[in-house]
Amino acid sequence: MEAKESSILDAAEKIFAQVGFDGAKVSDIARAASVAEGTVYLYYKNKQDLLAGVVGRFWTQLTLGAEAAIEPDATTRAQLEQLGRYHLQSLLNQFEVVSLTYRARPQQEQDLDQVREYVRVFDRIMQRGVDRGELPKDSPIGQLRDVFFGTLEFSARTLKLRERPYDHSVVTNLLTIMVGSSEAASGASKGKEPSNRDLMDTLKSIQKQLKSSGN
Amino acid sequence: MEAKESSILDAAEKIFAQVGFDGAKVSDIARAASVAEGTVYLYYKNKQDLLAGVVGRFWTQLTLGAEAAIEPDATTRAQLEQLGRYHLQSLLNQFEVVSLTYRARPQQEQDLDQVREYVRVFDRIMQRGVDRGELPKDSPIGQLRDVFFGTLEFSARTLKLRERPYDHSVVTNLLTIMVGSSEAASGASKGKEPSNRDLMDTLKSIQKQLKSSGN
DNA sequence: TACCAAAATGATTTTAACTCATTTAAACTG
DNA sequence: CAGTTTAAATGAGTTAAAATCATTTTGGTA
Repeated sequence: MEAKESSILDAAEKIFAQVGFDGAKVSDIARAASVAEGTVYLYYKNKQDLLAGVVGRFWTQLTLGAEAAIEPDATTRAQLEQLGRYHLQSLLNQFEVVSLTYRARPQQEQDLDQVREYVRVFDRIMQRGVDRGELPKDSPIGQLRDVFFGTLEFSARTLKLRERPYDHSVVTNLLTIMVGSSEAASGASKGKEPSNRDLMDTLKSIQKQLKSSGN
Repeated sequence: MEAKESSILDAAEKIFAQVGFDGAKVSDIARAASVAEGTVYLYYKNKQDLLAGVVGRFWTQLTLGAEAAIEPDATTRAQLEQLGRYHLQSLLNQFEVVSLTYRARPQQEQDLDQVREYVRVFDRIMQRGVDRGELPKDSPIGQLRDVFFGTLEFSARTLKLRERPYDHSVVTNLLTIMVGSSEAASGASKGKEPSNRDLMDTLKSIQKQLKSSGN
């Protein structure tokens, strides 16, 4: 990508984030990018396409960040926690850009592909979990994906609305109901002697896996 | 509400659903409502406000429908299933209008209140569940609300994208992880501390399962 | 230096939201 | 019911911003 093109993208992202898509004038974006208005249209066929560029870059970077945030050798549960934490934090930190994604036409070739690639990070974690026996063999990955991303997106909106900062309990509670675990419910995980309840939860989790994969 | 006003709303909803908010011309909406263009601006101060009117009516009707869909004497679990089913079906049946809701400025006085009222239907069901002892006393209702609506919204999008019809398993799976069917992970963590005898019983059961599956 | 092609420019065109002077309808009054 | 007043409706005209495109500038090549 040419320097001028990414300078236009930078300016567009900044202005869109400041005043929203409708409030942004292409002439302002051009000025912020130190470029004539017509030049914007050499790189993006219209304002909507410019938005698609901003949003596309967001998804690409999100995917890269997610892959970096996940330890390859961690357990499935830990990886999901890493992804969940990263995802929620990204939604909160870049809330204005995230809001723009709603405006970029979905069911578009380019944009949809980039979302799919991001979502594949989740799918890979889950598939590995199933292959390793850490998750039931019949786990409905597609549906759990909607639970995962749907919950985190709504939680982010709720936190923003209430002007609350990142809250890790959102992620741990989500994982508790998704894959089940005692650790989140009891709060602390490191150092403390596990209770019988912790033991029982782990046993039941093992039992559940056996039921679904062993028969 | 005057007849003319709701005729304008009807026309706006129809045109917005057909060609989207940006694609819709106020002149077309006026024509569809058999009214002069200026008349639209007597009832709605601008195009955005007209959208807010359409979206506001959607939420109001959704709330009414939800309240009608829930049997007052059913169990918490059954009520959640009724609401979930109704919600998912509504999202799918009125997908174009739902898409418009993303465009109506959130953090707006009127619109946000109507969403809150809808969401209260869920909260009432949950609170009653807690009061009756059908749900743990410390249930994080606020977070579960995000799980519920977030998951259903993403599931609806996924179904639309894949051109699949309403699928009840989405709702039942969601409820299984949210409130547990019988002894799902979240359910196991509640109640009193298990004894060593409970642990031993579970271990023996697992041992038996292992033997029978020949691992 | 002269030439050419690609890149960039910004004045001009186009489009659609929004306004407002005028017209039409409704309500009231004696 | 004619006359008067007030409210509702109209649509031609105004305005603002997206998009275009004839012209200019830039950068590379011989």
